[in-house]
Amino acid sequence: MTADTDGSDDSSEDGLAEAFRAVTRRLRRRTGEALAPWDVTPGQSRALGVLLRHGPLRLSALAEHLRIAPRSATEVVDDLEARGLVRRRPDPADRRATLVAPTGEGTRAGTAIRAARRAAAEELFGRLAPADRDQLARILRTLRD
Amino acid sequence: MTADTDGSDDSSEDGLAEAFRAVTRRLRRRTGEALAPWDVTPGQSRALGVLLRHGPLRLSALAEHLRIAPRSATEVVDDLEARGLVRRRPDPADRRATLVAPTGEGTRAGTAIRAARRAAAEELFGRLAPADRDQLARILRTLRD
DNA sequence: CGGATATGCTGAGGTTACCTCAACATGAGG
DNA sequence: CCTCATGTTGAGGTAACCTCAGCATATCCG
Repeated sequence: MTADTDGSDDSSEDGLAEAFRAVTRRLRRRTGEALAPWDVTPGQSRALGVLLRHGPLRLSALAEHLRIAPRSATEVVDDLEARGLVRRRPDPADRRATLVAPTGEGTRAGTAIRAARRAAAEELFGRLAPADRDQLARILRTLRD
Repeated sequence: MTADTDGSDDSSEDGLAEAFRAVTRRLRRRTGEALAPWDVTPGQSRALGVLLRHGPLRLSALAEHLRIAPRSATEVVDDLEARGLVRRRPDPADRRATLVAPTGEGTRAGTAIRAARRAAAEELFGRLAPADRDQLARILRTLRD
């Protein structure tokens, strides 16, 4: 369970970058809490998200989306499969390959997780005036290129 | 060395939160590159930063600032000491305790790292119009509370 | 004063989320 | 068919954390 001791805070002097990091931390924390009920690691939820978006994928393709090594995707999928959230099946088009697809429960969980994540974000960004939200969105777009 | 294969990108649909994460990723990447010449891990550079700001600290105090377990601070300090960037000395006020202080080279490295970090941030945020920088700073302050 | 209890550091060993490398099965081209 | 490329996984490694126990020292209190 959450083992945060809520200690003293540091930094807070540099300006934009630090403020940025601080808000990110806050966002991650809220998101983590929101995800807690499903007891999936961030990595697992990312994988599930990719699968929901793209449908069945080969392990290697999934790895590429997640930007991790294929070998590591094997592990993530092992875990998800153990939790009954995805299923492996042979790729009919290539007998070396394995397709990974969310199960019914996986789809349900993934959708719920997406909603929770969205709600967490909303909880944070909701405190902004609409005009500020627009400003922020525009500025972030610029920074992202 | 950096083993980034620069693959395909995902997400990019949710809005503020995703944009935020994307920019954070960019910032972290740039910062990482900027720190590369010193070959210190992010954790080490954070520790060094704390020590520069606060002067000599007990291991436990350092751990608290870094929000890690005291035992883990021992390791970070071990590494920094091996690199000659900090030195341990007994705390005259309490013979159980150890004070950790940056060496001359540690101070030099820490300062340079801080500058590099700042430059990396500047490189990213510099593309914003001054007015937008102000807006962003204000909005981030709101979000951070 | 002297024993009980608290505090500061670290050795030993565990966990998580990654990694590489090599093995094995299958696919594809000359 | 033989060679070479590709997809997955076993074996084993690493980095950055963790907890728990042990030891030295400090502090409290009867």
